[in-house]
Amino acid sequence: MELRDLRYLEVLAAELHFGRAAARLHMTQPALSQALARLEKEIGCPLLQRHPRGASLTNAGRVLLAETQGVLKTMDIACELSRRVGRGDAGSVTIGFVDAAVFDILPPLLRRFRQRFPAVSVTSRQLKSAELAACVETGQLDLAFLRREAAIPEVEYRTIRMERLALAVSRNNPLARARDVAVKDLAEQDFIIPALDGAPSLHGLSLDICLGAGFTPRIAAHTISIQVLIEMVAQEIGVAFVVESWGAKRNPNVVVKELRGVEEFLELAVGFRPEQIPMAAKNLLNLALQMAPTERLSDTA
Amino acid sequence: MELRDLRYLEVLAAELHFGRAAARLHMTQPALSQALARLEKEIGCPLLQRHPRGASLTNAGRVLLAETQGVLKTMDIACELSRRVGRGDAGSVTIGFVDAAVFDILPPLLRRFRQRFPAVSVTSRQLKSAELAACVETGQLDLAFLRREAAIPEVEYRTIRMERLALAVSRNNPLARARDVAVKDLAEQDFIIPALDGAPSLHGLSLDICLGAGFTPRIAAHTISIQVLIEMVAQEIGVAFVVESWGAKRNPNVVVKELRGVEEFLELAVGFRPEQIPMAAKNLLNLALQMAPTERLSDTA
DNA sequence: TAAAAATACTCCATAGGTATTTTAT
DNA sequence: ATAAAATACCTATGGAGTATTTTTA
Repeated sequence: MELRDLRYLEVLAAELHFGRAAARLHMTQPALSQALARLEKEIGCPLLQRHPRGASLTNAGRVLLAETQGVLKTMDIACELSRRVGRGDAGSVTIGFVDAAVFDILPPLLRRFRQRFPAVSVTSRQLKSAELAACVETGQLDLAFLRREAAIPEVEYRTIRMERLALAVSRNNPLARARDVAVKDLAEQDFIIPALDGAPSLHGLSLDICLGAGFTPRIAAHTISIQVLIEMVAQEIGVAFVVESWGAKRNPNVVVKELRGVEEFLELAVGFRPEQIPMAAKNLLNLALQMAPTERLSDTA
Repeated sequence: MELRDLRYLEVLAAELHFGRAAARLHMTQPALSQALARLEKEIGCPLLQRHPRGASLTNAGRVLLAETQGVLKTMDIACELSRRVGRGDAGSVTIGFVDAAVFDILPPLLRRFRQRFPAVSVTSRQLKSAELAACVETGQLDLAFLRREAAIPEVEYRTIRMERLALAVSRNNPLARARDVAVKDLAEQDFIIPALDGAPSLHGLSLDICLGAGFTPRIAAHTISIQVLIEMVAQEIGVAFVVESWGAKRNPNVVVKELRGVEEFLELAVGFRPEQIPMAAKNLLNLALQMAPTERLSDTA
């Protein structure tokens, strides 16, 4: 039995008249008579009683209709929902991000995405870049906002922004009162540096800046998370290089100072599998690129 | 979208391989590829990701399957149930009967019917013959066990049994001690006679028997229901003609005596609309006729 | 006689088959 | 080179159309 037969039967049950039902179904009366005869042959008993004027449901017809109540609507809704998921207008996206993205790109991006695609739910996780890349590769994440580190052939990257580095110091540190800071003035400072296995990009860049200024930084501590790093700065354990955008989300005891003459940048990128990316994720990706702003991802990717 | 497409998609989702899925569907791989392509065109987006080895569901495909979960099973069950209703193996029958049938034909009939057709529910009402015939005519009742009185052209009757009349007397009445009773000995008795508008058959027959024996019965009371009539006999208000089968269901204060030489019978019939009768009702009818026993109703009626 | 459904027949759209090509590993 | 799916092309089933008949009130 096919849904077509059920549609015919529903209209017939409503009209109780082959001619009118056929008209409502945009077909001819003989075609409908034949279709119902086919269905009755398949079921093995009459579904309608034919009277000289009109028809009435048999018990078998009544039961068939009652038991399939809602099937046609379910199918319509399912098709429409599937269609919307295909367009990226419904469904869900799973994304991941590095800690530095939490207070920068992510909040406005998710706010705008929610406005444009209110029926799409976004699940997000915070991880390290290496883990993010692995999750994108395995399909656990649709998108990841991360540092471009180890290259994975399956995963494609787009630059979201190039983040200038700044210096985080305690408000009690004399440097906090300076207008800006030159790297060479930091030779005598203690540094808090991200762990190599936690944030290799910032780790390497921090060292590079110091070495480029002609000194080897005295490392007071390594940390895994930027939240811990900031807290250590607040506790006056040392100073630390952070991305400029951290200035906005200030810890009351931490001051972020501009670094004069520093040309190193930390890249924030978005990673995804171009062959696998669902439409909803693609929509989020395009929104991110549009806000970046860089190039948009084509619809055929 | 038709159920066929959904069947294809379900098997494809299970196999994640066009060739194997096609084999399970008893069709060729190209036919299945085309069928899915048709469906994807209708939905407007891919439902499966094709990989060099096998395939995987897209979000749209996953959603479509999830939302239509159970539809195929619902349809199968509905068809099968409708089929069974058509055969009379499921569904319901609504019957009616006169009071005299309650303690006679009905209990064994319903017991046997329940044994043979356990999935059919029987709804029954007790009414007067005239009301029963009207309900059968309007379709409110599928069958009625009644006295054949006013003929309704739409309603067909079959005789269930010819019931011999007997005499119900109080156990204190001298007649209660006789072996049997001749009608002519009843001239001096008070009679309880069913009301003309309640049970016209028994009313008329009761009078006929007395008149045939040469006397006009002294009528102590008219009653509507046989239960009330029996109670009146128990209270020694008078004697009454009842159907013989009442002897079995005895009131401790009432004795049912055989009537010598009485050739009048009260017919119990079953009425139905031959053009409208559902299969389940036909099965009940045939069981009743078989137990009667009289002729069986043909399957084509 | 008229209204409604069934029947007879014709046609064509399309689902599915066979053979082959394309694609990616 | 191989496995898998897509593509090209063909065929035939059967769903729907037109014309007509049957039925019954």
